[in-house]
Parts: sequence; structure tokens; C-alpha cells
Amino acid sequence: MAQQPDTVTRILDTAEVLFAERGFAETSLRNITSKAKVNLAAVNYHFGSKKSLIQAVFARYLDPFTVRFHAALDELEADHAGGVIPLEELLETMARSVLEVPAERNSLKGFMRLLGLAYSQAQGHLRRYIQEEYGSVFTRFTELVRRATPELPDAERFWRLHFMLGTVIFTLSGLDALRDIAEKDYGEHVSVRDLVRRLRPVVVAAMNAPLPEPAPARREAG
Amino acid sequence: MAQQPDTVTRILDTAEVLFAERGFAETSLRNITSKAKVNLAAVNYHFGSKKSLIQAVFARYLDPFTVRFHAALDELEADHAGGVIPLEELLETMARSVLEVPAERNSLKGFMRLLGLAYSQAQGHLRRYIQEEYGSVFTRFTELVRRATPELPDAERFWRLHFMLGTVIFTLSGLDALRDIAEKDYGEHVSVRDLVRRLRPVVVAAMNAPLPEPAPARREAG
DNA sequence: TGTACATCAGTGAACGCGCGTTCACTGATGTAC
DNA sequence: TGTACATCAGTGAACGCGCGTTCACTGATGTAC
Repeated sequence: MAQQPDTVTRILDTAEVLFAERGFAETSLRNITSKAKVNLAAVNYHFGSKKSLIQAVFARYLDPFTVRFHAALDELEADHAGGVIPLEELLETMARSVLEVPAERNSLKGFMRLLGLAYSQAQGHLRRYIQEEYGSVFTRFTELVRRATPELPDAERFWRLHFMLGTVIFTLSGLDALRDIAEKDYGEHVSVRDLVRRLRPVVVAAMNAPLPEPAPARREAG
Repeated sequence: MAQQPDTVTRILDTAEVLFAERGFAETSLRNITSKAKVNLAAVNYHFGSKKSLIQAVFARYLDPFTVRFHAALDELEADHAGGVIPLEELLETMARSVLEVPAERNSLKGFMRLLGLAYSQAQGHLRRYIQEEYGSVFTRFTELVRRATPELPDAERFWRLHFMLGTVIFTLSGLDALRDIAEKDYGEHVSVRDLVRRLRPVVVAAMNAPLPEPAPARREAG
């Protein structure tokens, strides 16, 4: 008969689902342990604290993501033999890496919700943890984007990347509500892959948009 | 001597700041009432519950916003005498209306944080409240956007508007953190008005991006 | 003008509850000699 | 092979705490006659 997964895995699986559904503060350890059919004290036994459990939920996605994304970027750089990698290919590679990891575990939507929560909930410890553990792969990515968009001033590129990050996280983390509306109003069921297809031209156009008009001078004219 | 604002106002002012800083669940009534120098029971006396207080904080922004935005759209429609209003003007008008309301109260950043929270925190009652009370002005706006972008399929327009909503809310609600990074790395101080200036061409380009490639057929070819 | 009553903002203390965490404990398995 | 001890996953019950809400109350102001 199918062996029940061990306590640590059951806690992580359940915490992931509940955090994604309701957020961190709104999910108690009692919610998690009762749904996971695990003793309340087991969370503190295995993870030490609720904070560490939250970080462990993220690590289970971000560790394999980082490995894959680095590997994909290695490959891409090898293909282009030191030359500039076009923006479209960089974005495509990132999208593919993000999609691959949770695909194994059938939980793309949950992963996206978690990413959204990581940004929006006031969990300072989580932002710090993610920055420290996984910051370097994003630094590598943004450097490649810099080479792909030499015409953009650095600050402009910084802001546009964050604009697009907002688009993606906001859309995918609020996916259920938006999907319900879209299905009711336009009669089409939208998968995450459909959304990525729709996002592609929008993100590319946004990154390639004309520069904004210069800021009005503060004091002196000319 | 300067009269102290009344209890209701002090509660709303303080709640607004604390909610924006930490979110709803992370802000207790004791936090609010002690900082506002008001009796703990006064919140339930004046507002009935914490939920109602949260809604009242939003109403204080959204009521005047709705009035202004309707008026601005009236004016815009009169100017174009029944003709189509260009997308740029619609976006400009919305941006102006959003910026005007909190400008009176010097709290644009807080308002933006609150909008971000309204979407991201699991406050179902709040989303329902906003939809019921303020849904009609957004319906009016999206209908005008529809006329301005006749070449976009309805579903595509729906998604792109939400993509851009995500950009704006994500950027402005995480503004403090992003601003710190931008200031450190690029040595420029960014005001909300600077951000709006940077957002303009990006949003326009995103809305006008080419249509995505058609979805791959599920089963039958052709 | 005076008195009785109603209304209302605000108060202080307590209520019951769910929270994250701790602690002494059990029982199974592994290791040393 | 047998015994003593160590390790470790897991448990049940309790801890103290902060939470939103309630309640009986005060004291000021307004209203009726």
C-alpha cells in the first residue's frame, strides 16, 4: 500500500497550499498541522519556528529553480559564444525555468501565489532570506539584460524590469480571481501557459517602449 | 491653540498609516488606539468592528476619487463630443484623478500601499466591498478604453488592463524598497510623479503591443 | 428658569479565544562492548 | 548473543500572550414641559 509521505514533507506540502490560499499571518500552525494530520509540536521540532517553516517552503522551489536557471543561462551564453543574447531569448529562458520547476510538482499556481505573497506581505525576514540566498542568480540575469538593451539608461532598465515583475507577479498571484472573471465574461478558460503567451508581446513591447520625456528641471531653466 | 482632531479622524489617520506600513492582520486595534491616543473600545464604538474600520479607511479615499474621476470623464467625453477618446488621454485622466485625491492629504504613498494591500491580502470582505461600492466607475472607464482600442479582442484588452494594473500597484505599493535601491544604485531620488512619467510610455506600449501568437490547437489541426 | 429625561461620545476592565512555543515524556532504532 | 546507553522522531499538555469584542458605566449636552 502507498506509504504516507514523512512528517516533514506532509508539513511542507500542507503549509505551501495554505500559505498560498490565505497568506502567512492568516495561516496558523494549528491549521497546518491538523490538515497535515501531524502533531502541533512537530513544526517546531523539525523547523524550529514558523518563520523557518515559511523559508523552507520557499527553499523547496527556489533551490531547484536557481540550479535550473543557472544551467539554462550557461547554455544560452555558450550558444551565443560571448556575444549579446537578445532580450526575447533571455525572457523566454526565464519563463521556461520558472515554469519547469513547479511543473514537476503540479503546483505552478501555488508557486506564483507564494512569489506574490513574498513581495506583498510584510514579512521582512522573508525578503531578506530570498535576497541573501538567491540574489546572485538575479544579478546575473539583470547583467545579461543590460547587455541586451544597451540603449536603455541603467535606471530606466531597473524600473522597467520591476514594472514587468509587477505585471507577472500580480497577474499570476491573483490568477484565480482574474480567471473566474475572464471565464465568465469571455467564455474562455485560461491556463498559465495561455497567460505566458499573452504576456510575451506585452513584456517585450514594454521593455522596448520609447524613453520617457525628460524630467522637468527643478529650478534652473536650460 | 490648535484643536486636536476628533476621535474618529484620529483613528482613521492612524489606522491608515499603520495598515499601509504593516498590513491589516499585522496591525492590531491596540496598535492603532495607543498610537492615536484613543480608548481601545472607541474603534468598536464608532466603527463596529475592525473590518468596518478597514472599509472606512478605503472609503475616505475612494469616495472623493470616484467623484473626481466621474467628473473628469464627463469633461473628457464633452470635449470629444461623442467621438472616441484616445487611449493616452484616458490613461492620463485616470493618473491625474488618482494623484489628485491624496495630494490634498499628502499621503499618496499610503494610498498606493493600501491599494496594493487591497489586492494582495486575503481580505475577501474588502474586495467585495470595493467592487460593490466603486465598481461602476471602473466599468465606465473600461468601456471607454474599449472604444479607444477597437482592434484589441475583448479578452486581450481585459488581460492587458490587468497586466498594467499589476505594474502600477506593485510598483507604487512597494515604492519605498524600490526607491531605496534606485537611490543607492543610480543616485537619483524618485518621486511618485517621476514614476508616473516613466510609467506612461511603458503602459502605452504595452497596451499597443502586437497580438500574441494564436493559442496552439488543443486537438484537431485546422 | 427649573427639573426630568434622553442621547451620545467616550471609558476601564474584563471576556473568551486562538496563537506560537516549550517541556517532559515515550518508544523505536542504532551502537558499543 | 546480550545488555546498557545514546539518538531521534514524534507526542500531549500546558504556558503566557495578544487579540477583537463586550459590557456596565460616566459625564456632558440637548430637549420637553
